[in-house]
Amino acid sequence: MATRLERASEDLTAKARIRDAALRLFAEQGFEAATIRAIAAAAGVSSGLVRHHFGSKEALRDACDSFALERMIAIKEQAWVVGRLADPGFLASVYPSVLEYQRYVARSMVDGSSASAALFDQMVALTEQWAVAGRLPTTPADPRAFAAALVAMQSGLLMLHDHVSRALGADVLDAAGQIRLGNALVDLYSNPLLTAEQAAQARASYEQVRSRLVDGRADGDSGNDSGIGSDSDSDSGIEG
Amino acid sequence: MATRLERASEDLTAKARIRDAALRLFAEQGFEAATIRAIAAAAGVSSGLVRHHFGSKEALRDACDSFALERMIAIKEQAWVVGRLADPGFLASVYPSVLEYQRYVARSMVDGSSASAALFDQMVALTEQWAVAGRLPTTPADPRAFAAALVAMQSGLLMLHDHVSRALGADVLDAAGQIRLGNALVDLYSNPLLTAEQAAQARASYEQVRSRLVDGRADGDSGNDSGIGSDSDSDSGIEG
DNA sequence: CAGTGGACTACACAATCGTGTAGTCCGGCT
DNA sequence: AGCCGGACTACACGATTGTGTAGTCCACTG
Repeated sequence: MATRLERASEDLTAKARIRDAALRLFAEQGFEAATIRAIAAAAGVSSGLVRHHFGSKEALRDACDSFALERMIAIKEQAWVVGRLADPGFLASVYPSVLEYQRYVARSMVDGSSASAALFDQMVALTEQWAVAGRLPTTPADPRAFAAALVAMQSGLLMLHDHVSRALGADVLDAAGQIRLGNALVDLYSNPLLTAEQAAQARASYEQVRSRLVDGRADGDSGNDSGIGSDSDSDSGIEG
Repeated sequence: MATRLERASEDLTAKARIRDAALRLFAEQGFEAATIRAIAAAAGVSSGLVRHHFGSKEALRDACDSFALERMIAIKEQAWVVGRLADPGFLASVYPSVLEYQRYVARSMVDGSSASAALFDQMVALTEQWAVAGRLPTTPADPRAFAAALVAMQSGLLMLHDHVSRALGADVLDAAGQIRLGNALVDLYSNPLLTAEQAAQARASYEQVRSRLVDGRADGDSGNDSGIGSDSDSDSGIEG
């Protein structure tokens, strides 16, 4: 199906238009907030047709998941944006449409789609094996944690793209803003944020907390801690 | 009010318990998915009491926003996590409860709270002025974009904390997982991801796209681009 | 002791959600 | 021509949502 037309935005199948509208509205408003009626209106069809083509709202989400996944697999094993940043011509070939799918996937990760969890793991595994492949200037000590952090952070960039755009005064999803953000990312990825001494100091701080943890107080308060309190901490801050 | 008790998780005022439950459920499920009845049940009160204390769901969200903001301002100008990472003793003094508020704020940013937008800008401004203050090994070329990207990425780490935890096999919100993630972040922040040549190559690639942009085709398709298509790209990937 | 105000609950209401159903339109097949 | 299946719509349904209202309980004050 949908083999007739390849591009041509309005001449798509109604089913494809519904899927595209769902992709966009799910990404923009979240799964709960995006109603079937709003999706149908955005696609220019009746709400009943959504059900006719996709059974239920959850099935529509699944269809969006697998479609976005399929479209992103086409840009295979690029380890999110990071790995391809150094590849000239990467931008022009990729970002026109795939970024939209990445945005959807990133948003669906916080909305708790089941497919997105598997996708996250897949991207982490991909990034991990990219991290240990020796293409990085320095191979991380904990590649899995490194990869998980990197994927989550990169997803945050997409999820908060409108906030980032507002802060920059340019839409980071179109070409102009993308270039500015991309350059900033190159800056961020090519220069360390911490000096070697700072890093060693931080690691020592963690080690100190860790040893205190395995020692005495297991401190097993699980989550619903007061929240009120913890005021009398040292507020000696950054300076000094 | 609520000056009686300071800690003591169950002996809190009902209003405080509602706020805490809302903070948690909003962060976990999102603003739309978290119902007033679920919040009331989590707080152990009736749903009507929520309205009695906070007027409306939006007002409850505002209360959560300002409360989380107030609690985070107490950890003033630490420029998100990054700036304090090098500060020994930072972990032990901060992360027990504040992380929950950061998690809420991060989630409210994708849910579109009005206060969270202002908070994002505030954190960007803070990070920006921290970036230009010379505390970094190398001052970024575009501090604003640098700061915006950093804040968004750090927020992504919080928003996807459960995915990160699943990938790591440890809850990154408790002490043990936090240490592992923290060390990975130190690794990520203290080592560049791109070599100088790769960075230069990427910058050249961006410049090439930029010059092609200002030249001819303004390419003003605004958003509802097909999405189907863009298939015949070069898939020459990472290697080489 | 009467009264008063706030914390708190039970219940009802309108709106909106996802879903179900009946029915219309139209192109392709025998 | 006859018809038959899928695309598509209009409309109705329970369920759930946020919200509104009436009323109970209790601590405190005169």
